[in-house]
Amino acid sequence: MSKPIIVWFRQDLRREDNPALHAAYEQGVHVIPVYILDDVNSGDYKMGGASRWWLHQSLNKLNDSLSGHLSVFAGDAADIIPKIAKSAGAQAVYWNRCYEPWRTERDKTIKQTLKDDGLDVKSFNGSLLWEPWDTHKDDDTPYKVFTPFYKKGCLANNGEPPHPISAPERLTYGDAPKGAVSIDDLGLMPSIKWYDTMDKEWTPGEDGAMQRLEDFLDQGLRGYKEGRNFPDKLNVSRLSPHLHYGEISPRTVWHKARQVMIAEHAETDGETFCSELGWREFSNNLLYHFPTLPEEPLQEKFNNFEWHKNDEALERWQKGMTGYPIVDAGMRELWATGYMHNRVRMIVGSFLVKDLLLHWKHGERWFWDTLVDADLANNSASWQWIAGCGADAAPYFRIFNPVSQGQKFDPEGNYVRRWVPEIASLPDKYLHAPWETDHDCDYPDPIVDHKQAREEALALFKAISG
DNA sequence: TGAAATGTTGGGGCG
DNA sequence: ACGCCCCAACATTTC
Repeated sequence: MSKPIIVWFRQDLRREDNPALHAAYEQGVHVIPVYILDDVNSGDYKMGGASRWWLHQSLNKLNDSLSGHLSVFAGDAADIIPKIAKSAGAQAVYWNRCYEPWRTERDKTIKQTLKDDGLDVKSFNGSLLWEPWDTHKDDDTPYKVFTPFYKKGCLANNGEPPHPISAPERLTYGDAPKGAVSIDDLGLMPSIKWYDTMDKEWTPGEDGAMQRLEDFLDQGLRGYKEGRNFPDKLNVSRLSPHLHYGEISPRTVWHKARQVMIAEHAETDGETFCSELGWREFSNNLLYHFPTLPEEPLQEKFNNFEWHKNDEALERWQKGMTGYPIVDAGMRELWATGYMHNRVRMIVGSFLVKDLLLHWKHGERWFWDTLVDADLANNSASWQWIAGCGADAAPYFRIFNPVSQGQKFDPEGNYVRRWVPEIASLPDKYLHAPWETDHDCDYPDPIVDHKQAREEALALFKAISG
């Protein structure tokens, strides 16, 4: 019998459109599916609490779909992979690429070690529509502005992304390598039971991801362009955690969305939705070409910016106790569900960096720990974007007004009333500015005066914008 | 993928 | 009828 192939699962926890798994299957040999929780190499970017909760569910689903043959390990992948490859007598190790700097560095080492050991190593594109090295300007430098990146760099130069490939029909499995642990042993589930709401809100895993996509295309694609801005509407896909863990591939999302778009003559909505996948590509591109993106402002002039230090204000922001209903609603949605509507992410982000003048890293850190869709590329690129120090960033003077944003995008107050119940009985008129009424609510006074905070921010940001 | 300040226009009330 | 004022509505500029 010929030697088995190890398929190393990472952020591609699915069978459909999984190039590494498919390639191993096509070799017609035994497959050994492996997952490694690597908290050794990930530095400051070890998965946060919410991400771990999600991963626990997702690994169980993947293990089920592999008939219980997923072998799980914890530790330094650079030690574990060569060791199990040897003990299993494997001929090859296949995986789908990840793009976080700590991973690319680690994987490079592993690839070399395996090759030195005489193994075949192949990596594939399972997570992006186009590879970061295939999109660059005519002068070979990476794009830093979204629109030309997407239109020219991606669509015009590379064309439509490839169609998804099917799941392997019948896999045969090699023996589990020694030293594997159970998924429970990874200790991914929180010790305090805080995840009741999350359980109700989400269905991690490949089936849940596909169902979510179909529900969205059915109920949310029509009207997406406008409706996606309203946090109480069903016009957002909520696919981000599924995409992050690779429970569904972006190629599948892209092509299914386009099918529906064409069938229903929803061109504008479909294109807008696909361009959101484009933003995901853009973030990954930035992270790949600028590996310090999570740490350092992309625009150097921000190195001199004097962010405030205020632990109490940070805590009030984190807990959703700023006294601005739309901000607090978002922060509480995040805490309860591991997710926040994108429009509201922009509002709370602007509030942290421009109203409170706190460093965007505080926002990045908090989101990293609390989001189920925490993704290094998206999270870093987006925080730099809202802070104004990133690529194609919001100009320094773009400061969201939390009252008018609330009135504009949550006019009926359904979203705020759901997450900030203590002011639910206020009339619509005062819901986004409760300090303007005498009604007695057990709700904090505004942490800052927005008008005043705005002027202070304008002065500070202007000073470095030279 | 803002918002506020400032400028312009035009209808209507009024003497 | 006419000029004047007010102000909403819209446009432009500024941060």
